[in-house]
Amino acid sequence: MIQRQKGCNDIYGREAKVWKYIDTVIDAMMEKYNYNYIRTPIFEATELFHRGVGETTDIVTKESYDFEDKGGRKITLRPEGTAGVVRSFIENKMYGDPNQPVKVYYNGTMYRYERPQSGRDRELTQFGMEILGSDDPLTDAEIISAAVNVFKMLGLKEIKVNLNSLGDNESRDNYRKALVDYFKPHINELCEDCVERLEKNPLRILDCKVDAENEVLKNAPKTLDYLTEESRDRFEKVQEYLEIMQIDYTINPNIVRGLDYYNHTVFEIEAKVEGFGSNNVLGGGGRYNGLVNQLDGPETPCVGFASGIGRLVKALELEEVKVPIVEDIDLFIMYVNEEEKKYAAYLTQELRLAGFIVDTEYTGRSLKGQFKQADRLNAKYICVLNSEDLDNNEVKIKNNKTKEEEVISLDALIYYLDEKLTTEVEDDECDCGCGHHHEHGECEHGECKCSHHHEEKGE
RNA sequence: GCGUCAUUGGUGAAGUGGUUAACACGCUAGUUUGUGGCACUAGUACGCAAGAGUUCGAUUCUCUUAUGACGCCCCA
Repeated sequence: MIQRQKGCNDIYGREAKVWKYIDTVIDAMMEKYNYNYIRTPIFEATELFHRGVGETTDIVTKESYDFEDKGGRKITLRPEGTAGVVRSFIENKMYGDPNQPVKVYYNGTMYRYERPQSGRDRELTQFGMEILGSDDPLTDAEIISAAVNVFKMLGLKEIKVNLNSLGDNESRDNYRKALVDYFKPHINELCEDCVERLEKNPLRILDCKVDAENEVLKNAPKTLDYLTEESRDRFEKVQEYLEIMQIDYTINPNIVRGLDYYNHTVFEIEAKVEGFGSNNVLGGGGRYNGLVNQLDGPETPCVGFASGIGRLVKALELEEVKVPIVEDIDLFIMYVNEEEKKYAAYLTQELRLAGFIVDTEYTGRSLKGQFKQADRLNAKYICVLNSEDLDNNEVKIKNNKTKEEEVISLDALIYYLDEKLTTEVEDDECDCGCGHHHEHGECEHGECKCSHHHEEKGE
């Protein structure tokens, strides 16, 4: 048997519906923030990631899916979304668009050659957003608020925003130097990995798990102490805007982020759910003012965020968030003989075009088996075709909840179903107890007391 | 790249170096001459991830490979 590739997943059935639902929430929220959807290729020139993401990062050095195509081009499957968006921004000269800044979002698969574990796969789906062309601290706050609101709209409650600032290049360099100077004399007190990190990426020592309780680490210099005055002002403005937007956050000086291109604001959004495992960061992002220029575009300040959909799905599960997905059908059409079957074929076609969710029998089950199947599909109504009825131009239709059965004229069928099914929706109050009616459990009323989908409306 | 544990039918799983690999769910059919969801009965694995080895004999022991779960590095 041919198996799927390591670290890849087949998403289907109920889970696939959850994924689709998440996509619709993202689309809806991004529309409100006025971000445009952007699709860039899944593979790019290898050089893009080497220059963009950083030569020294693991993501490029050992986790990338590199290959050569038949034309000898060096290709890499994208490990993250920002580099492609920036390439596209430059190549399509979006910096020339009078409509600045450019606000875009993406949602697609990324590839990293690494060992799978909880919340980590080789093929992963990320959605992300970028604002290109503004250095305004308001955009930093907006990105964070957009991310938080997507999570909130999904129904997640246990999330935490960790915020930090790396400052401008000067601050960053100063800090890095101070950090190395500080750790050098204590090198023997650090774990093996940290010794290596001191050379490669000293900032990462700060979120070492082994040394987390180490006094040396606790007393290490903090990024914030090394910010230039300008960087500090900037960071304070970001915080001020977040407060105005009523976004809860925690300053966490240990957030450093993995990719080389970040400066100033960096943040991570964590799921605070029991049982999430070690990879509980739902998403993260920050400012990358140097990247566009580094990739041969004009100096362009940018800020962005990305989040793994797989982890969101997991968070929704662990928080037991009720996901509003349709799991029932309007009508199941049953038949026994060939003549009835033909009519079933006609009727399904007719009713589907009229807008109903209709299914029928395809495997030759007995009538009994068809009833079971109708239940499995959660059919609201069942239609049992009968040659005699059909000769009279009539059809039997049964409410699968109340078990009431009626014989109605074929001509009236669409009208009948329409009436029945709409009434039913109205009877179907949302489980939040707000007393209002809405399909898919999504309440549209601000005064609703339910915990789902509308925190941003002030409950 | 490193580590720990795992891999039995459509599903959940029990189990043993040796004739027919439990049990449950599911599924299909019948009891019920075209109206089910309960009940009863029957059927439902070319066989215990793949390959090699040890053995008179392996699903059960060893090794290799693959995949999965979790962790490390790193990272969303």
